[in-house]
Amino acid sequence: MVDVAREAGVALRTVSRVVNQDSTVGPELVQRVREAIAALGYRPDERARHLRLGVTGTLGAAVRQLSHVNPVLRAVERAARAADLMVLAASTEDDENLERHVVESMCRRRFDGIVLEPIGDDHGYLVPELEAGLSLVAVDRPVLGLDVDCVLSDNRSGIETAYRHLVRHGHDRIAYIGDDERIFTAQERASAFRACVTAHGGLLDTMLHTGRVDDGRVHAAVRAALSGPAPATAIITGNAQLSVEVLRHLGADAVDVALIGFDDSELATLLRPDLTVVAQDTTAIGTTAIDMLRARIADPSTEVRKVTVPVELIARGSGEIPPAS
Amino acid sequence: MVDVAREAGVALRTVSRVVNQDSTVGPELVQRVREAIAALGYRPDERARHLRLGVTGTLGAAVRQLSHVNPVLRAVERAARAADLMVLAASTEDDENLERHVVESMCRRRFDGIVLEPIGDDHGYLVPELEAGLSLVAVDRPVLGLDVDCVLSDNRSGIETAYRHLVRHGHDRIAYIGDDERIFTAQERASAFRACVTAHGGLLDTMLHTGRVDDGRVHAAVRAALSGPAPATAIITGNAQLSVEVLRHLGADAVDVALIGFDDSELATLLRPDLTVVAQDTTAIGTTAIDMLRARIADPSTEVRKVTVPVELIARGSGEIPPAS
DNA sequence: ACCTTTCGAGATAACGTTATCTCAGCTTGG
DNA sequence: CCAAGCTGAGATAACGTTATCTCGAAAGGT
Repeated sequence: MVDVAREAGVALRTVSRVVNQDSTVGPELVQRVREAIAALGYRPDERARHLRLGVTGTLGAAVRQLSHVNPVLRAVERAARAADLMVLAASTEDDENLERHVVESMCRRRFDGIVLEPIGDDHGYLVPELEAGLSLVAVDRPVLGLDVDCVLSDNRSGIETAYRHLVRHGHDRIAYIGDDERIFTAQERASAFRACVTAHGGLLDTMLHTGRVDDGRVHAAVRAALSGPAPATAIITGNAQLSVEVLRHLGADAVDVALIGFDDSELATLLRPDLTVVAQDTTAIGTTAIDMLRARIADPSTEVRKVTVPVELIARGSGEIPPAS
Repeated sequence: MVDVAREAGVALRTVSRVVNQDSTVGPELVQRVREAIAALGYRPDERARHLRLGVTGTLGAAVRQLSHVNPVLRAVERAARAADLMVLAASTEDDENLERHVVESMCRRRFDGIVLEPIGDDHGYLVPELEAGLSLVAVDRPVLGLDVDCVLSDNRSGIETAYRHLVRHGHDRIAYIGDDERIFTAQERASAFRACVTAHGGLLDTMLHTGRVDDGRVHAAVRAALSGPAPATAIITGNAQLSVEVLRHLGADAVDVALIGFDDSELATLLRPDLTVVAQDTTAIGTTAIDMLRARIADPSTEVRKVTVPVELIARGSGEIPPAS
């Protein structure tokens, strides 16, 4: 920049003015500076700019796996772009230590705010950052033990809706195959399922199967649910990955067992019958997260909000299969 | 930092030494500085650090869609992490203007290097950046017109392998349904297919269908390929998305038509029969990209390399269906 | 006892920006 | 015709780090 100033024969400050489109520079000088910039191949350095300005115009997104389908992240990117903010994302790989490393890196880089899919239940490392003014919004899961903005899906009502839908189609013995209950969403969904069964006067017995997603476990769960004296006639799955696994193990039986999957996915319409799902409103989640983050950045004293976004049941066929006589 | 120094009663430089684990600080001072850091909630500012150091220890990844399945990105993140580099990723949404915006932002932030999935064919905006020392590696597609490091899959041999595989299983009339040939990989794959048909003495006729992925077009292509006096008995698809679409339109016929899909995917083993695919070695692509990028960062005069990574045919059933008698 | 080496720690000057203050040269109105 | 206001542009001081140089004191060798 100092070279550009020398080349153009102006003061350093004037180059800065030209670069920032300040109107108080005469057209002749603007021209000279422009030429000098082109001649010297000057490229502004945002590090220095951000350092001086205090803000970076950058949001961080720490998600479980960048390279997985994540429609919320897409909405986050779009909403941020609309607000002229750059989103830079990194994976936490479902690893608490990596999450901490990623988030702390973003803090040291002084990102203006962070969108986080929190992992595990100890987020103590966030406390000093929050005290120092970090703007953070949790997505999909809350930050346990900390009073932090968050945007969640209405997991409970998703399960309830699915359950009622199956009951309305004549099912009485409905099984649930879910993820490891140490995961917040899995816990919420399983607990909602328990409440449904109890309210409906049924027995949990062989109807509830949760745990780590693992080929053998899913297979065993499907078998257990469909066998015995009172086999299930319908299954609800706890997430998209489990829908896939359950379908894999159902095999040809898929046409006889009603199935509702949590989470919509591309393959839902590839199957026969198409998969009935409880779909999250990922666009709403993403845009809400950015709105909340921007509000907090603008005014750190904004009171903490916990937003729950409704889910929607999309009937496509698999959830409307009647119980085998 | 100056506050910490005052609090601890030491010089600024000494705080810096403690933060950077410099061994030339007495244990007593280290202790005092540590306490001051904790008391004041000091958090180092990487912007200033990077400004002073010149490097940022950060790589950018500009990919088409963060929120899509992208195993190459996963490998890139892992390889970078192993080298103690942080990867920050952003989507280009298949939009040339957005690509430019994202890449230029990363340049202004002085990322040490960028992994790019290039879009379109005018990358002139990169020239001044490269001249100014930008380290860049293109992945999946080359940067047309510019001599830049890149890592590509062996698209041609993937198609050839699939073609030969089908011939070996008795097929004679093999159709190809591919993506828009304005996309580099789609062009390469379609062109390889043309060469296969010609070499095999067949007619392209109703056998080659390329264009934008669109419901109607794919449907029409499938119909055209399977009808007429000499219908295809096997289909090769140009990418994972097309495999899905083609399967959707094949419907119940899927058991009668041999199918080989380009790109492996989760649902390949969900179908019956399981999908035979040409799988890219995404791990090799990602790690190679990072290796090349690191080499270029270390020595910008390294000569430009264009690496082609082999692909592998994974037979799972759908590609071994014999031609209908 | 004196010179040299080693070591711990401080002072100062960058890195590349922008905000603030200053000032010279105009215009403008009474 | 002059004071007051405006306007374009320069000088200087930050922003928060780290590299370099310097210096005093302690340790070691003759």
